Amino acid sequence: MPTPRILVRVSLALYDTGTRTVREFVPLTPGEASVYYCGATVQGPPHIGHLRSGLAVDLLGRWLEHSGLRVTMARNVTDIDDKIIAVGAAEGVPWWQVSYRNERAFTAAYEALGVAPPTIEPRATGHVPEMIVLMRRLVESGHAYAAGGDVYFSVRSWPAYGRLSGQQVAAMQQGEPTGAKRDPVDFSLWKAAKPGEPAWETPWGPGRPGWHLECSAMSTKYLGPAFDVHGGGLDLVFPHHENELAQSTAVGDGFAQYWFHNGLLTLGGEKMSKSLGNSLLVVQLLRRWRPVELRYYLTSAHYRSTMDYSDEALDEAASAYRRIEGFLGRAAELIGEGPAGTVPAAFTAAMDDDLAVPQALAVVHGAVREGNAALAAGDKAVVAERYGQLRAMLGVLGIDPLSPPWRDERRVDLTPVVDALAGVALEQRQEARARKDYAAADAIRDRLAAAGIMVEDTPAGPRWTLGAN
RNA sequence: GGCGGAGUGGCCGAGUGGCUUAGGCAAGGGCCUGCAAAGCCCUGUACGCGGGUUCGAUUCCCGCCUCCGCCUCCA
Repeated sequence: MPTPRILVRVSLALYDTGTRTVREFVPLTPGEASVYYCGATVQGPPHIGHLRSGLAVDLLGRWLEHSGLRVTMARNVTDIDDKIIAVGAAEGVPWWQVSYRNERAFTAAYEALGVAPPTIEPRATGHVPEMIVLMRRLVESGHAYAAGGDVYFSVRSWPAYGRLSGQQVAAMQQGEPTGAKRDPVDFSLWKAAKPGEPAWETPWGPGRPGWHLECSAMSTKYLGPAFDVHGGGLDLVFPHHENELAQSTAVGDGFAQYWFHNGLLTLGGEKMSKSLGNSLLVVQLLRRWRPVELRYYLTSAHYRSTMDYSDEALDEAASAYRRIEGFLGRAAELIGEGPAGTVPAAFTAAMDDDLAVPQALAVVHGAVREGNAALAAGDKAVVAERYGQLRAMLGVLGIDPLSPPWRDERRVDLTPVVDALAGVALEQRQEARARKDYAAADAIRDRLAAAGIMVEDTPAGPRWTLGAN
């Protein structure tokens, strides 16, 4: 008896760079989704642009899962390239120390911002055999050639080249013809090792993988010859993704059905990148803002928009997020910490429309406003309803303050301890207020505030919260 | 030069041929409070410039200006 399959209707419309249109997402296998995302080339620690990109794919994965699909996500690590070798040489350490150190930094940053771990995170250096197979198929089919220890893809042998990026082969002959390349537009699949450089053996001689080849080899190894979504930053469309597409389709693989590209993060109007020297590292910002605030900020703009970073904008985002948290905290005090409910239809409609987070957040803030009004009116039923909806929506967006990893941000929960201590002071303050000794009452409040305990008076009596930052 | 994207109110940031033209932050006024804080209510009338199409354009078309990304490694 075959297992009955539960058919899931996905109503997501997704922008596809391949067709430059928003189109209905129809997975190759009903009920499942396969996503490959170009992760880090671990030549340095992650800056917030890297994380914005990681968060965009994380959001896609979360929404697909919320829609009922079983998602397989592969995110690669490029752990060998020219710069990695150069950094190692400059520091006098082996290249692999540089790779692994930065890989750990990326992992820590992803984890800090609540990016769900991928199903598989393959490293380039672990997949040389697969690359050799792919190169052999390309050489045998006449789309690649070995020359001087390098292996090149013959761009002119593949008429569809340029389809993804809109580049025309005739218009891009600008590079210097280097080395053994037959045509300046050809790109390398494999690079011959120079003396002293790391090398893996191949039928064409010792060397190391080219960047484009590894992604073709790894994506199809884990997701199959054809898979649903291939993601990455907009700066990867050409040449990286164009080259991947050429390599894989030239050997007959169906490859990616949708190309998902996130907009870049800029600083002062210029793209954030290590080579421009304007990188803001994740660890730097986390000294000043909580991880969930940074996540909220980086997610709040639409994933395809260019986003210009500023401290002020991050501050504003943090304020907005605290407003959401404030309601959830007050609501939980009134009705208890109930479970998440279901997301409102307007939220679903927004997310289904190419992951329109800005509109989705408008729904979130609407629920907060209504929830606050219900709180003021003492309408428990509405409070509970909005509370449940909010936790569901925030859960999808990965920013529910009452769910892991955020609720565990304070390693040890000292809430009961602080509550007891603050309670003593607050009793004295209430007594002072009762005898209208406001100077004494305010002095107690000020001292608590100085210790980071913010006191507010409510109809139900005083309550305290820990001050921000 | 080729390909692609963007210019929205004090700021961030969506979106649309007219309908109450998001949402947040900040600001002002009000309610609440002993005072605050938080919250709620109200206020702002914006779409780079010049034409055109239209009854009507921020939204469509043309031109221009400015900015950004890719074409070399880059999320």
